[in-house]
Amino acid sequence: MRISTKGDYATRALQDLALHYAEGPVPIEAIAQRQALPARYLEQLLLTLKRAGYLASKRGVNGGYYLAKPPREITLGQVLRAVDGPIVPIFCVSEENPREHCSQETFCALRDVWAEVRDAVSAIVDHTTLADICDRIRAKTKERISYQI
Amino acid sequence: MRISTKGDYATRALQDLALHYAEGPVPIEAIAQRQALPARYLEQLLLTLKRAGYLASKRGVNGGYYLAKPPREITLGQVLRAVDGPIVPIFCVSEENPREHCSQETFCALRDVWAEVRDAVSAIVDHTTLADICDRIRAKTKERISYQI
DNA sequence: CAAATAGCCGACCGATTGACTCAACTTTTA
DNA sequence: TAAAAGTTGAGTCAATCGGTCGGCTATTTG
Repeated sequence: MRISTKGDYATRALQDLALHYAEGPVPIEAIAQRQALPARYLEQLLLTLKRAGYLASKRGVNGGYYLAKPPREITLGQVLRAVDGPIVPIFCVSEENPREHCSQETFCALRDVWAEVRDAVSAIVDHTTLADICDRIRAKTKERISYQI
Repeated sequence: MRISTKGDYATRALQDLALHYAEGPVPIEAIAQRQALPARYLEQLLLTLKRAGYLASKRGVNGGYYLAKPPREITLGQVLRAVDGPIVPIFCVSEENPREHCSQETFCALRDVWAEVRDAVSAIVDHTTLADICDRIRAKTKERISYQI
């Protein structure tokens, strides 16, 4: 049960873009620097996310990437699925076709457990938006500052 | 977020052994046949599970593997961890050391989400025992039979 | 218009790792 | 003593992952 680096990098990049929402386009290089990610690789991920409709971009000088929708309307689940495909712990419990069968089904109760796992994970990532992430970060930094006083 | 084939095979093998609990040792080949798993590969997994203390074995004619504890005392979580290591969606939220830090922590709220995911998955697999699995299968087959009447 | 900036595109690539096999050995029982 | 079955350690093989590169196109600014 691992989040791929794709999912990791993509969510981190979007977290970054959400924090800089409405500040105009942010170049890949800037995101890569702040989040310590390989720029050329990130390029691919952002392109995928653009094609999926979560990002928009502007070319040329002062260009870069920016969120195509407000942070409140983008969930982590959407991002993860865009770069990694459906959230499926095992082949016999696909998201699209939950009634798909596997040959062993009659004498297998594991399938139900994997389905529970899939639903639990989906529930979390599908209800967490980029705005939630921003809120949490702001709360954290505020807390940190008040401690320092 | 995938269950590896190791986890898949191991849990299926133990589901099988639980269904045949207290019937004496079951040879690898029998498990492999019933569950349609590669025998030589399964061999390795069962050995790991034995070393982890969940299985016992008997050599020679009429030998085989059997559960080292009653099905009620073995959880899916234990089996998964035995063959695949700790359930950790991403490096920065290890199970052993939940307070481990990552460099980006201050401006990252994703870590908390991945921790939620880890806990949700763990909760499911840690409270499901082999006995639960058996119960569910028995319920299913009973249901199936009553439908057929 | 030219030059610089920055996204777009597709190919490529090496290393890990995941899934699986094999040969040879030991133990046990019939 | 032969056959059955677990034990051990090594080896194979392909695919995927994580990442790079070259060169293109669009946009802006001087």
